Order: sequence, then C-alpha cells, then structure tokens
Amino acid sequence: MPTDNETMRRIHAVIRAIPRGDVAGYGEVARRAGMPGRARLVARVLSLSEDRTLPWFRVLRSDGRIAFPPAHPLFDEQSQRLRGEGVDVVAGRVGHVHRAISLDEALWGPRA
DNA sequence: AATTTGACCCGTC
DNA sequence: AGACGGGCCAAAT
Repeated sequence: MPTDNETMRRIHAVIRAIPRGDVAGYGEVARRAGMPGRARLVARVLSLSEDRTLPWFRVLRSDGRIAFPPAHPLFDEQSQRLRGEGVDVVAGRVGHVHRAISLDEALWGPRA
C-alpha cells in the first residue's frame, strides 16, 4: 500500500484527534488509523507533512521517548510544546501523563 | 536492480 | 536497563 492521499488523510485525522496534554505512540497512531504494524509509515507521513496545525509533538516513541536525537533542533521544540500543555518531559522522556487509558492498557496494563 | 536510510515496534533473552 | 532479530516500507543512493 503506497502513501496515497487517503492513507495520509487517515493518519492526519488520528493525530489531530490526540487531545491537548495527551500523547500517543507512532504504532498507536497506526493502529487507530486501521494500519497496525505501520509505525514507520506514520513517522514518514509526519516528516513529510506540511500541515503546521498538526500536533506532531504529541507523537512519541512507544517507550515514551522523543523520536529525535537530543542534538536535533526539533528535540527542544517538542519538549517545550509538550511542557506548554502540561506534559512532564524530562531528558526527552515523558513521565506519567494524565490521559484516558488505551485499549492496550486496559487489556495488558500500563507500559512499565 | 541492490542497498541503505529513517521522527518505528515488539517479543524474547 | 540493553541487545538482537524480525517486521515494517517508501525514498534516496
């Protein structure tokens, strides 16, 4: 499945749906968009997106770390934006975030 | 045409 | 906590 407009639209929609002060993993976004296992595609769509209103900073790695290396300029911007909406970010890592539990968490418990 | 490169993820050890 | 292997896949070399 190529990165056609429909695929991109669905991924954008899921990211736009992440509430303020909340975060989601790339793989989580992929699942919610009906494309399980396609985390890399989400990352790619994000990297190519021109939509400046998209809350890209709410998307993190599954382990809660910011995807960029600390040296990358977007690393600091993402940290700032998240802190700006109340998310605790320490050393590029989000701590315990106030958010509704996902289906995964309901079934398997919080990611340690 | 083959290989490498990413804003990745997961089970297993 | 980290490493390793496999899955993922469009773009760029």
